[in-house]
Amino acid sequence: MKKSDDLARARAQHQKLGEEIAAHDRAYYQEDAPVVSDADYDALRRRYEALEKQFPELADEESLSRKVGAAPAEKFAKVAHAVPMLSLGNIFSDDEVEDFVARVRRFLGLGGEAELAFTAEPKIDGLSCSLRYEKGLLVSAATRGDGLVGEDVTANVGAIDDIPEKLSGGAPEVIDVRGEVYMSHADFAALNARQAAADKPLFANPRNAAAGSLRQLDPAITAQRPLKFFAYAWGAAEPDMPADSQMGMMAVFHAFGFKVNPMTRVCYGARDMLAHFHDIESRRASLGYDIDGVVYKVNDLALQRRLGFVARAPRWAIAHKFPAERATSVLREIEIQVGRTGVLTPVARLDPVTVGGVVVSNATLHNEDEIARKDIRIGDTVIVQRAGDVIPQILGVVPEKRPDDASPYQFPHVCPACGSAALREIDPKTGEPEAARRCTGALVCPAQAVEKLRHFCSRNAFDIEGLGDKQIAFFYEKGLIRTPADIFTLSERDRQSLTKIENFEGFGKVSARNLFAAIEARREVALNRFIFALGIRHVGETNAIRLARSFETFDALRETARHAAPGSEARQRINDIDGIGDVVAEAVADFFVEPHNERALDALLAEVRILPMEAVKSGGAVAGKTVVFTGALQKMTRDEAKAMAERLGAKVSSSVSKKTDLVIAGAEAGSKLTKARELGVDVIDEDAWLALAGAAAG
DNA sequence: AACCCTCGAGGTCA
DNA sequence: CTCGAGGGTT
Repeated sequence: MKKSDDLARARAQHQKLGEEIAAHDRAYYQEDAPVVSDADYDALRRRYEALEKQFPELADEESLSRKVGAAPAEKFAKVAHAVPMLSLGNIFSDDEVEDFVARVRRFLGLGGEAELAFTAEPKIDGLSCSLRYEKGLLVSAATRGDGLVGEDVTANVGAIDDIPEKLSGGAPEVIDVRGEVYMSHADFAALNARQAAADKPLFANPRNAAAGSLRQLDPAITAQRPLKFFAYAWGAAEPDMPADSQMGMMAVFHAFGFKVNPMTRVCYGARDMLAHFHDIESRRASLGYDIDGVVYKVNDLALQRRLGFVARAPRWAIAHKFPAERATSVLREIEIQVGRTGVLTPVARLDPVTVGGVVVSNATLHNEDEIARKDIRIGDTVIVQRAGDVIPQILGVVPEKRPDDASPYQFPHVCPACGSAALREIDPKTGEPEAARRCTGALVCPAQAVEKLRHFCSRNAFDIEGLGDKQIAFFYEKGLIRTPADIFTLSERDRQSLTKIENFEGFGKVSARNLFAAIEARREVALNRFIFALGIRHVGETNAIRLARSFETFDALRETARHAAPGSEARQRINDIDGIGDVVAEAVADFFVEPHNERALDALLAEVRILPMEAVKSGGAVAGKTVVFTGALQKMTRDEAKAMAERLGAKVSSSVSKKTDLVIAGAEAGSKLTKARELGVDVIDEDAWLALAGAAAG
């Protein structure tokens, strides 16, 4: 009752604010005659957005922010995958195929005699996509995204002939069919011819054309792009899939009405797999579409389940990649870039050369030793390939083409950006110098400062739209933004200044206002993002979450860290966090002790508000839980049980404590079971665990 | 050995 | 966004 009253009131207010904002927008954009100050306008917008945050249903109802000015509507809706879409491990040589087979056999405890079947199929070079069917009808389609959450492209796949709207023949109630969206060579050539005729830019290769076509906001454009699809995998299926082998699944997909790749075969052992690999490789050029290797999968689905996953890749499948295409080019220059942490990274500037379908003109050289190891000199002719068909890489030089006057490259010992000494720290454990040479001018180096700011604004940190690389460099150079806190005072200073940002070249009233709005929208930030944004060495996203979870508030972290001298109790407190060791703890302590950082932090904290940590993305009922296995397990080995739990996002511990969420007790469980009961921790048996894990895994 | 961090290139859509 | 290398930590 009360709640619906609140909502009604909020809705009325929401609408009123929306109209008011729209009126101001009209006055501003169309009539160029604002009737309120920027600050008042921003305040209106903030109230509007706060309402939507409090009552999310308001944001879903039409009218609203999408139309008015800055609120950056997300391009595609997000879809969480019921079962994560994982990637595959890669191998590049024949030997590694044997290693893979041996690894699988060992994990399954198979003796030398037992037969083990794999499937081998071409690895299509397109983009993977998950299609959800309910009662046989296509209900949604999503790109892979980060594997957990993808983009909703349902409207766009409708036009792909290979993707049926309706499954034929006995489909399960619910099923995610997964496969590859790709574009054939012929269609790619025709599309580029049309692009050229229309004076539009050409696509670099079929993969990019397919990706660009699928990710169109306007499905009508996608419909004009001839995309194709091969099915090869599945996510959730309810009830279970009507097959017990990978090859059987391919037949099922075919019966559903999908195309499956005709070169898929069952192979027995490494030799058989390699023969098929080389067969596919020899036919690569005549297939009519791009492939970049062969995927091997354990054929038996029950064995797949037992093998489970390591990190984000299944243990039962692997991609055997073709050797990357190579080319030669001339290295004209070695440029030294200075990163956020002061690392000097050499980058090769090359005469542009086409490799694997794109034009390459830059390649990283990684570090000083790498250059010396390969004896790369300016003026050398070098061999370039794209690692994994993506990253340009210099394999080595062609010595006979070296100019007579080429001398070994002298890696600079001073920072090119600020002139400070650039040193290689000595690893205290090995006594060896680090690979990286670092600029020592942390507080004076403009390159480091710009990179730090960039990191601060980046997507997983403060996520400030409109402050991209170029803008940051620009504002830094103008002296308008030198520290993170400056970002949040920019609007106010601009108002009082005579030289307005809106008058700068490349800016206008609209872009200046959008920028200020984007900054305002980020005055509140989750604790983990805040910690990550600080750019402390060794503290990336994961360690930021660990710190946030452990300390819960920024004050608590800061108080501990600033007293965390080596050997102190405070240092130990940080060190005790799971996943954080001496080096990370030291880096954290060092950061907070540094007076310059203290001042920068105080200034920043005066501008922003830190919210509790964000919810972590999860993948099921046991995600994020700490579980303990005890006793003798009957249906799986300890390794398998552990792998299964971990792939579901659980943390497996060896001893029971207050922090344990769940104990899985096998036969003859002893002291751990007793302890679990004492502490009141939930205890289940092996079958219950399998049911739970099965439900979570789909 | 598995994971994390940092850095890098190139392309595409808003 | 995608991909990967290299080096480091746990």
